[in-house]
Amino acid sequence: MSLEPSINGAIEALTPQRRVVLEVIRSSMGHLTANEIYEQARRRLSTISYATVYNSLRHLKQAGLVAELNFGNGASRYDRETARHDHAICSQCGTLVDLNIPATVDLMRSAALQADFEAVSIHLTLTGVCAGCREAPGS
Amino acid sequence: MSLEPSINGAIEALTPQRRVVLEVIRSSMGHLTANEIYEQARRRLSTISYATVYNSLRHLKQAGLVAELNFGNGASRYDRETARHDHAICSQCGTLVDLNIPATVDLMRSAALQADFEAVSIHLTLTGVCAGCREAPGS
DNA sequence: TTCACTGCAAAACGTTTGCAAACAG
DNA sequence: CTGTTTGCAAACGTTTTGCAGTGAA
Repeated sequence: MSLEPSINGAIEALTPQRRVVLEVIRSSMGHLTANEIYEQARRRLSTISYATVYNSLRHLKQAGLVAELNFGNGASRYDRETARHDHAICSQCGTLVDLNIPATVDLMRSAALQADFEAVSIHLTLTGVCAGCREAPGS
Repeated sequence: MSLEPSINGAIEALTPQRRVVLEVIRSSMGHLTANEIYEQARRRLSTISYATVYNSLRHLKQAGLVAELNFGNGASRYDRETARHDHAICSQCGTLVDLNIPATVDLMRSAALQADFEAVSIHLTLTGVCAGCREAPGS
């Protein structure tokens, strides 16, 4: 009763290393960097190498099982949520929060028209100060 | 008395190297990478070094004279336009086009509310296929 | 036997830094 | 004299690659 046989098929076909990488990403609540994924993956599969983590991430990304986020300020982060969504970044602590802003998709049309682009996707990034940093300015 | 004494003062106070870097960015119609800026700056000031270009870019950015763009897919690009605006990127040829979408600012409020962020800025990135690549699919 | 995958080390890439020398105030 | 900036080379963090070895079909 699988709605997405290709993806489920892909999951079944995963090597142990790729499965571990995927599980690390899925079991994390945040958005991990490759290095953090490597550290956590090693706890489950101590022989896994850094290169294999990167190869796995590339493979999982191509398979549509994870998404890569990069805001240009350091290492890429990997997201278990592959559906389109936006992000808010705290400029003080770096926290990355998912946003769901349906209006963004509407903007895609007018933006594409203005730039004479065939629109494929759109992404909105909010920067600001998160609730935690507002309450604890010292930290 | 100028309206922006700090910025005008900053321009006057620029060293020859920083002035050249700024001129390269201002005289380019596109969004140059640090490497491209270095190549062009060398034509005007043959002794300038890579490190100085980077130092200058950092300084000019802090002074608000240029803006840095980084979409996570390679080197940063530097923009003479420092006012808030959005961008469209062609996924085929990499062309970067400026967008002006006033509605983006309105989205900032609802986005900030949703994420419980104190909004500082917002940026919208459209990806798609530009007119040139649509007409010349082979290139 | 074939072919994809792993693990290691080394390279590649963009960027920053340590430091001595040159310069400006 | 003091502080800033330069230019060089070397280092840095992130990511990719070359290659020999492993393992499944």
